[in-house]
Amino acid sequence: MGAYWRAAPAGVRTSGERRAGAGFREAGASAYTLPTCLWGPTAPDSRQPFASNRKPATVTTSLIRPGQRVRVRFAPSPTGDLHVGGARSALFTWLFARQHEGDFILRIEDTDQKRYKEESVESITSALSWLGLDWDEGPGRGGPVGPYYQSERLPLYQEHARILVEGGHAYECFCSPERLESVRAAQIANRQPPGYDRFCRNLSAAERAAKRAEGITPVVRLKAPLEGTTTVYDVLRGPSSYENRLLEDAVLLKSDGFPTYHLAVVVDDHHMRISHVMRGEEWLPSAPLHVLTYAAFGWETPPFIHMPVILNPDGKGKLSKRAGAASVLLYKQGGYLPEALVNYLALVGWSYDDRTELFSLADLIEKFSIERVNPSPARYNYEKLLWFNQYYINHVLELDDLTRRVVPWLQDAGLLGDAPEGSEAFAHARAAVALIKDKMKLLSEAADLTRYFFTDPDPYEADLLVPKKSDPSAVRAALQATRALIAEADLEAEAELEAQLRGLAEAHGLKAGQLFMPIRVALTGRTVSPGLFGTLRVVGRERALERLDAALAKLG
RNA sequence: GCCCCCAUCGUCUAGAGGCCUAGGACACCUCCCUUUCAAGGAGGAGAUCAGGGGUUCGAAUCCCCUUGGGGGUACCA
Repeated sequence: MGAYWRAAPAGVRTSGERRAGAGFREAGASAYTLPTCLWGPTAPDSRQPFASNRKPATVTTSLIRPGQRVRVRFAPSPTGDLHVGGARSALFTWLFARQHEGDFILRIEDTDQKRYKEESVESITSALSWLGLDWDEGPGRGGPVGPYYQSERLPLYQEHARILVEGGHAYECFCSPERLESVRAAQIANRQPPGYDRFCRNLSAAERAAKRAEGITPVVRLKAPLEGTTTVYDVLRGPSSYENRLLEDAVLLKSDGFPTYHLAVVVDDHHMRISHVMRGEEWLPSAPLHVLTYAAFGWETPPFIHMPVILNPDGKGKLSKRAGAASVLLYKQGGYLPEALVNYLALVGWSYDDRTELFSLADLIEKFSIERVNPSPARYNYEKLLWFNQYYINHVLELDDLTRRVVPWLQDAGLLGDAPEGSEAFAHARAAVALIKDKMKLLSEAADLTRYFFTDPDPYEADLLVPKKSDPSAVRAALQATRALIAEADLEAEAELEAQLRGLAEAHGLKAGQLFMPIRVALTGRTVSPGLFGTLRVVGRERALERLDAALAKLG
């Protein structure tokens, strides 16, 4: 069922199905007439192409052709850590693959030697793994259509650039970066749209030979048609047309022999048999170039799914590190749970219905629908992410699971040594975690929240022991009686202990709170802690007595 | 500048012409619970559906314009 969960009953609302894809046929009446790529239904009703640019409400069977294997890829460039926006794109792409039992491919787009960063691939793959997004083909896994690093596929691109040149769909350009720069500067000065002036588009064979003789290595540029329009079909937005005369003769192959994104993405998506091109919205404007390139090769253009960008919390610009944590690994380091990040990310730009908000990865595989993705950009909201994290910690994770995740943080803080599951140390940590988990929003807070269960309380001022409207001597007497009680009491019997302490408070002319607070301070060194009796039980008799003695000493 | 995309509470969203007196969540406020802090429970405030024109008996929903926001405009991806 998966994607069809929202499908209308048979025979109902067939026009809804028609929305996706219709209108594609009449597109692109140029020399580069689009290839007939019709996963869209070939309904004759072309008067109603995409009546709306909103997502089709009925999941169309046409998104995936009968018998078609879904193969999608996440293709980051190794220029830094995995970004939150990239992570969401990866998530949506992965979900699409998984729910259709297709292939999720990881491809490294390392065609920019200048920006390449050695550690990036490791950083990105570990972030994906942390999120639970596994890949079927790619780094560390190999696969039938590799290599999965574009830098290892150079001959492929060069060969394809040659094919384009020979077919008259591309040409060699010998312009120097300096000339390009001055052309651009002049255009801007004259308030003209900046862009390549096609200086080399019609060079003769002799002219090209002369340039080569000068030792200039050309780039290869796409020979974009000068007239007509090119229509891009985006699953979330429907078709949009671009006037060819406004398109650029984009560079496809750089002078260093590396392809640009425009060439590499088309060549690889085709050779890797990618069924749906899923990527960030920032690629939408260059999609017509890609459509043209597919056409030039005579290849079928797959459907595009451009996922909306995530904006900074203030709505100004794409989410950036300047506005806070944009790198996924920072969340791991910050004490976030991958489940919470995934859940939050799934909900920015997508929703299941008007109330469900908790989704595991498994739920998402079942319920996600790419066509319900909202094409409008959404702002990032740290508070809501934090809320999810807190909620998963306090209400979703099993105690053992939570403890397992907290243990490393306690160890890093030097509070805990080896604590394998089943050990006494683990059990103690679990008891502490059980008490404080409702206060913990981040795993990174665990050590501070629990430290007095493992080590001596922080130093505190004696007057913290004396609540308002009570006096030191009364507190002192009560604490002494408390000490005697605790020395004998069964700390496991919390209710009974509480009753006894309440009685004790009354006997000393104190309200319960006026006794409980000094005890709390004595045990923890703080005025904020979990419930007193749970705290007492986990601190243990021996330590409790020591700490009460210390408090009594402070009171003189 | 030019091209493209987008537009429902502060934010993320539900909404596919009458089920809308516009629903949910985060954040915010009040109250309850209570040994502190949380967590939890019950309420509240918050959106003339960006504005203006159409279409229609009827529009948040379809069309157009305006405005606003975002993206792109490299031998970067």
